[in-house]
Amino acid sequence: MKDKKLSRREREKLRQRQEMLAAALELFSEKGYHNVSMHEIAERAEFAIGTLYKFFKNKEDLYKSLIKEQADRFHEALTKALEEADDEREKLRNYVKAKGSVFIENAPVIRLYFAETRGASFNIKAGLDSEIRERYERFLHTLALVFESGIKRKRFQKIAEPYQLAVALDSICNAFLFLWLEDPKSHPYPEDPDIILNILFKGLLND
Amino acid sequence: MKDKKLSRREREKLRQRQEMLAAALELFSEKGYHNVSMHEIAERAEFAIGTLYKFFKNKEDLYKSLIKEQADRFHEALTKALEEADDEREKLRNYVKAKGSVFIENAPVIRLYFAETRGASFNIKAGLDSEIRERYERFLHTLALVFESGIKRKRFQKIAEPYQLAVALDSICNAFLFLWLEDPKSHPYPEDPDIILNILFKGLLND
Amino acid sequence: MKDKKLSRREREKLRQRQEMLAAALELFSEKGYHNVSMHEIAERAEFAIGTLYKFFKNKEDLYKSLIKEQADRFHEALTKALEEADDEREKLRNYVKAKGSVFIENAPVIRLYFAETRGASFNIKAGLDSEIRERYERFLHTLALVFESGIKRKRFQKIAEPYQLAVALDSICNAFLFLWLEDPKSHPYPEDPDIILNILFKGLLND
Amino acid sequence: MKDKKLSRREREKLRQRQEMLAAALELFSEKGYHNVSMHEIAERAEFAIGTLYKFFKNKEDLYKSLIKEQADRFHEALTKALEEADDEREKLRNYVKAKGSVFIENAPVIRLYFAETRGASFNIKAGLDSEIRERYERFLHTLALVFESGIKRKRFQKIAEPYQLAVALDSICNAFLFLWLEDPKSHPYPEDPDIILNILFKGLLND
DNA sequence: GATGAATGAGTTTTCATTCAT
DNA sequence: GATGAATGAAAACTCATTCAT
Repeated sequence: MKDKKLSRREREKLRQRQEMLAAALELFSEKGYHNVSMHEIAERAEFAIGTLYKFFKNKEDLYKSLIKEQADRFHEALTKALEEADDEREKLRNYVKAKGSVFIENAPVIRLYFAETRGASFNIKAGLDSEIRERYERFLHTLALVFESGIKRKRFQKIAEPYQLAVALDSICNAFLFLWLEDPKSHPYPEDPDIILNILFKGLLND
Repeated sequence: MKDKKLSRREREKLRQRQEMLAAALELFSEKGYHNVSMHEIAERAEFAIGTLYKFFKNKEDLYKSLIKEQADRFHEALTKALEEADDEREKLRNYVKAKGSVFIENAPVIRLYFAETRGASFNIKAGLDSEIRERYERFLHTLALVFESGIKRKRFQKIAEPYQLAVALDSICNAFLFLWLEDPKSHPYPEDPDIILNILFKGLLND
Repeated sequence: MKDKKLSRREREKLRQRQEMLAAALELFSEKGYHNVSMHEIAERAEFAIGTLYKFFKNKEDLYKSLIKEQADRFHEALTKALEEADDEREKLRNYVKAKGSVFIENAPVIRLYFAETRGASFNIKAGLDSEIRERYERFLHTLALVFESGIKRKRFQKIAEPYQLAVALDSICNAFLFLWLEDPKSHPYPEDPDIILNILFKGLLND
Repeated sequence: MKDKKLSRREREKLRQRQEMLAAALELFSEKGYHNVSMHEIAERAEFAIGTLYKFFKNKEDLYKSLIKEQADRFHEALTKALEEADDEREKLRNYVKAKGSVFIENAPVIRLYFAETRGASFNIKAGLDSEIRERYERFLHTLALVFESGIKRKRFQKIAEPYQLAVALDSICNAFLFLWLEDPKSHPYPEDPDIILNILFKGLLND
């Protein structure tokens, strides 16, 4: 509702901000935080350097804003995926599919995102990540609730703690996405979510 | 064999090199590649800056050497773990245990290692990682062979491609190690490797 | 006369100008020329930056106008003090009193004023001060005339050239004002002008 | 003694430092702190900018060192002048002469020095001056002791507090030096110190 | 006429790397 | 062979000024 009430001026500002963030995203994913200069970002975005500093108080602020915005979008999409089914198994299927499509659509950000959630955020002094990490943590707990509910309702066996299962599933998805990222042709992200889920669902052991 | 033939001079050189790498490792893990200067490394290692450049042609070379050396140690230990049993399940147990102990003993490097294998190596221009990645890839194939053999020998069900299973197992271990890294107390890495392996071994589904 | 003929428009303009100068004065005395930005001045004066530039063609012009205006007020008050008595000694008493009260009432400007008349006007490129200095020089000559007249009328001994005496008296007043500026409590500016004048009037030597 | 024990390396360093300070002094006195860039100083001193930063941790540090060094030299010379006579009047004569010669020999610094002791040190954030001011204050007290002793020994009349007399004498000297600074030809600093001292010594009044 | 968004030259500072001693 | 002083390119950031609305 209120989003519509933006004045032309405000809409213009928002558009500029998006252009700056887009340019920064491109450059950061290409070269990494420390190998991109503010001048480069300004140039790519086709703004003067001073204008960049009108929108973001410094380089770190720009980076933070970028990461936070993307993380928000991802978590929103994934959380929504978990809500769009009643059946726990279906929720997980939705999640695996959503994770794939969201990430594949946003390939350039993935590396940045991983650098901040898991992996080493050496890009930036410190403390930046805490907010992102926390958000990620919260999502893992939401995912764990699906496993917990499935176990309570006797649909799943309790082969591990729900949180551990959430971590396991998420990390497997990430791993597949990395394979895809590095070589999309020989390692496509599975269309059928069950290919991933079966790693958890079907026991490996023949007994 | 030939390793033993090092002259005193050569042994001394090697020792110096190790000291430099150790100092660099400490600093890089504390502050990240871009927040560490060559001067700092030289000072911590108690060598002159010029001497550092006698051993490594530039900062990137130093970093690469460091990461490569550590990655070698890790992969050696993990590969050895896979060889120290005949039974496939036992191999995997060894692997999960070895991964845990090696990483936990080398906590400071883990972040750097992850940044380079999985995750985003933005630290360095580009191309650095290719060698490390390749080495990692090779290891995953070795791990995959264990699954393949287990499947061929009908000990494991083929719930996914062996390579995918390798990726899945490794990523779950990584995920558990991250949890431990962030909060060792509430997320200890399981003593019993079956806790991790069961996620693959026991199917989740009740049917 | 012609001052009264200002149209409402003109009076309004003058008021705005005064507000801008007042804001600038506050900021310059607080932080010094180079540590104050035009934006800051505009903000404090509650005008848009563009409006500021309608009134003053650049930062230096604003500063010059400010200093000139204040210097005018000071010199006017001091010149008037010299005129308000017939007796030379009384003139000097008036001057010492006026200098004290004018400066103390305008404490914030004093430092700026000193920086420009005596002391180092490093604030601004160069040449700014010439006008101010000249005005100050003119005043010193006016003050020297009082000494000259006193000497001619045999009221004063000619212990030095009139101009030198003027310089001496003025510098002693300044010195006392500095003492007061730095620590008003332990160094009050003397109520009784003779305390300062006696330094010239009574010879120090016992003979 | 120990000054002689400087190694060639140390002497070389000291010489470089002096060259840098000399270049900085020239530029600061020509254009003022804020109108001089570190690049300019480096260029004038014929060093690379990085070398400048090896000697001074930042621009402010360079400025402080410069001012402090000069202030030290001045105060040393003036204090020594006060010690080189037993008779109070002779001490003051020495002081007036020393002040003249020291300042005239160091004309370029005078403005900077005044800016920091009396006058408006807006050049630098804050706190810089406190040290210089304190040193100046100490000197004034030393000068006041001469007046005090002269008064106690009945050589001087107590026409004002000793500290006030010190302030007065110093400010008169400063004023004469300013006249000289602005126009050396028409306002030479008096060869004969009594010309200045008589302003205090001989009473102005004919009675 | 007033506004304030946009500009970009210019500033301080860091640090990888070289090379004379 | 080791040293560390010297280098200078390049980075982040500021702010006086302009000009389209």
